[in-house]
Amino acid sequence: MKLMVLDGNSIINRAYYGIRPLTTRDGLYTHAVYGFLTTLQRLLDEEQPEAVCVTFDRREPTFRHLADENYKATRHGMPEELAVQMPVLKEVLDAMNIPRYELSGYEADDLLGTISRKCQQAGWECVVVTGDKDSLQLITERTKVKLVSTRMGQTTTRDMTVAAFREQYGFDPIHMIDLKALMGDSSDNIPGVPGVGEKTAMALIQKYQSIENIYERLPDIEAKPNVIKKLTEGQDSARKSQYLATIVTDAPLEFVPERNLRQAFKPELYDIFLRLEFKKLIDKYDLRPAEVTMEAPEYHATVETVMDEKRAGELLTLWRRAAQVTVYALPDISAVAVECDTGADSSTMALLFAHRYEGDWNGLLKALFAADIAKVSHGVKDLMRMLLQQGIDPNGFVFDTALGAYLLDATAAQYDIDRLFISYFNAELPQPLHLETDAFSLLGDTAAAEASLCSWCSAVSALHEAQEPKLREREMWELFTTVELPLCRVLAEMEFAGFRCDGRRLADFGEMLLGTIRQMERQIYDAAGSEFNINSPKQLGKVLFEDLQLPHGKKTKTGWSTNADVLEKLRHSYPIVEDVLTYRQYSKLKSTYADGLLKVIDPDSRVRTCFQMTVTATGRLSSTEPNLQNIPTRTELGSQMRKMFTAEEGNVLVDADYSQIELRLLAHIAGDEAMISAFLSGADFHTVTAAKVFHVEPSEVTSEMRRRAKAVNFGIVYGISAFSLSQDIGVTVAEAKEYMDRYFATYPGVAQYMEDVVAQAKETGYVETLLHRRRDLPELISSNHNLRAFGERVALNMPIQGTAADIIKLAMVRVHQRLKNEGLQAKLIMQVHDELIVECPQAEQETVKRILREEMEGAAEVSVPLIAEAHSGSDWLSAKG
DNA sequence: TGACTCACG
DNA sequence: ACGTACGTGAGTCAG
Repeated sequence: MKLMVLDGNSIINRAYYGIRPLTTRDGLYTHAVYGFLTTLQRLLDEEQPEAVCVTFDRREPTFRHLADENYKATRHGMPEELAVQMPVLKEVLDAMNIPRYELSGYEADDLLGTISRKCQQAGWECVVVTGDKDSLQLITERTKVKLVSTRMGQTTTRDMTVAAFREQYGFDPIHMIDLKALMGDSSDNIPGVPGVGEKTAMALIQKYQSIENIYERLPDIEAKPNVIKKLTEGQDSARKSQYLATIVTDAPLEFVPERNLRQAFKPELYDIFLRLEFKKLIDKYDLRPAEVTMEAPEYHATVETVMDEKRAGELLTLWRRAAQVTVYALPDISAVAVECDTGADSSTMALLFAHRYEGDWNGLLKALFAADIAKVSHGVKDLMRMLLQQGIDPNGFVFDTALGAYLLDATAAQYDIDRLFISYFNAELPQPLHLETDAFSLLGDTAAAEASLCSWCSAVSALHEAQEPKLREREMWELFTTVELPLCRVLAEMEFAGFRCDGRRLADFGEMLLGTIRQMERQIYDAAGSEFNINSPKQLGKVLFEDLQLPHGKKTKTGWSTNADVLEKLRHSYPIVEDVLTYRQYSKLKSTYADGLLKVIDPDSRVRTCFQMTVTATGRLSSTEPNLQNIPTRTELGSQMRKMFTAEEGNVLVDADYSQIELRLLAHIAGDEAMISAFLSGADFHTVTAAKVFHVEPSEVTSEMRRRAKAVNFGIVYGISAFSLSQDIGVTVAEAKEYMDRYFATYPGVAQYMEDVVAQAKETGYVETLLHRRRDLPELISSNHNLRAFGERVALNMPIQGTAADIIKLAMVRVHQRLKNEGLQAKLIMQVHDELIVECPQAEQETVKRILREEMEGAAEVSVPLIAEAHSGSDWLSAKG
């Protein structure tokens, strides 16, 4: 067992001076606390101790100082800005359930010493963390000192073990006391031997180890005569200094190592971090407001393992009659727990194991996942996909606790059952032993694994009970039941279907790219006069901006910025930059797309992405392994990649996308009359905007005017600033500002909306979409200007992007249903935010086009028409139309 | 692991 | 005075 004890004063001091000041909106300094916590976290990660605690100094003089008539308080008092953070840190530690120790009359050192010895006596290992070298005397075989130092914002630690100490100092750690007794220490008011400094003292201790040894042989020791003279005269002072330099290891401190074992955080921690505006830490620790906390429902379940079809049949009947059951399945569905409420605070827990069931396992699953059993589960889409793979038609899901948690808080880092359980109920679930690969083998602890399986199933049911009322309260129930939940089936089928991808052509394309990459490499090395790694921004920056002295742009943290914005400005003047850009483009295509996709093509020539339903803060989907939502299209070369994505022989792809859905929704949400009529007129919206902003007739709008108007339109949706707009379209900031002013004059409703939505978000702490999808915005109360400005832009953007996400999700559910109702073979296979792709037999293509248009356009009734356009083709590029 | 870069809507 | 557009995921480098 290992305990880590931190010298609270020392660490917070270092954090205070090592980190740039930071305050909350109310002007409370917080950086020392923040720095302390990041250091603490790093140390915990590094050492992984079972127990942890912190010591603090009382500021009064200690008893040894009082005994010392020469004592003067030379230690300057701490600055006010640090002093105010001490009680805050203590409050934080209490909320983190980390014990802290202070004792009047004793310094932090003494407490460290006492704690480390008590650990040792209890047979524990001890790690002492401090920035103070005095503590090095505490080092033993079982006690290590981690010396912390902070330089230029970087905190580094050095592990001092007995061996490390000996190597550095040339004697044993305990003789630090003797060293200090000779050389003294003004900051600790230890006089030492007058006239003996660090060098002399070091040499003496290295040779003779201790004061005792030195004075025993005093006349004969090897030293200069005047050193011997000083030692003789200073003997009393040396003895007294030795006493002063010795850290107390038997302070009257009640200390039991076991009482410092690490524990879950208290729910108050969220409120404290919120007050301190430690949003990052809230995310990192996945903290939730204390108010959500409630008692985890007690559960009294009778547990049984279902072995045969007779018993399974009885249970299936019971489950069909129940309002709903909770299903918790292993990812491969080799084991399933089913909890069923039997009223009066009790339930039955049935465990189904593929390898132990004597009947027809697949038949059992088919019955369980039929529509006549209402099921609550966690991660329904993934479960459905797995069932589809096993030839089972998954139906009857009525709740998903992963989706519930996501709708209630879209910005959490993760939605694991165990973390949710902690944040909802402030209680820990047992280790997920049932997820260990060999938990159910003969070697595993079967009973414990089964117990954790039951607990996790029961936790899902508890989460459901907590979430459903909240969703209803927040008017999210409709979003949940008509969009998110039905979408699980749609996505599961899309993932299962996959997208055909031509590996042969992909490989050829990769070969072609490689040829150009090699050629660019040669040209770049020639021009640079040396070979280097072009993929390394650091090396590239050095070559371009130092060796070749090209005019440089911005700097990043680590060196010169070499991104496309910077290089683009230089491309026409410097052939090497042109080549670097070409190199970048080709190697991106090769590594991410050509090579990347080749690795994930299934044997049936299809790639199967995973759509993530609980990732984005706005409600969009995301796509991973592989990401099929960022296949190139913007450049001629890149768009070749889309030719590799094809329909099966005899089939076609139908691709439909919404036309400017976000701008249309902005018109609707802002209720801007001019913008609404622009969309109602059916004319090209960017052109209309350009005409209005530049005060010309639509027919006189040049392509440059349209381009700029388009940039402003997009910028508005993102919460534009004049600076960024000017960067984007290459005009001066003043001009950009002029455009924006005219834009707001043209569409005053938009300007009003921007004000209103931010004001309301500041009041309520969140923004929401038309279907009441919500995003919390703690950033809006930040004292940090940038963070607050960010929050404001998000407040503008999320309702628009999020409503678009709501609508296309609804459209997907409708399209899926319609294709099924009409008995078509057509399958939805992709979604790219405002675009849907269906694969179908050639004969169905016109029908499918119509269905896509109708269901997409009809997914929502808003004050402007929603327009979707559909095209078909044999591959993705040609189907884009 | 974080920073950088770049692909998409 | 300050930094500078919303939302994503993947590959690469370097400490």
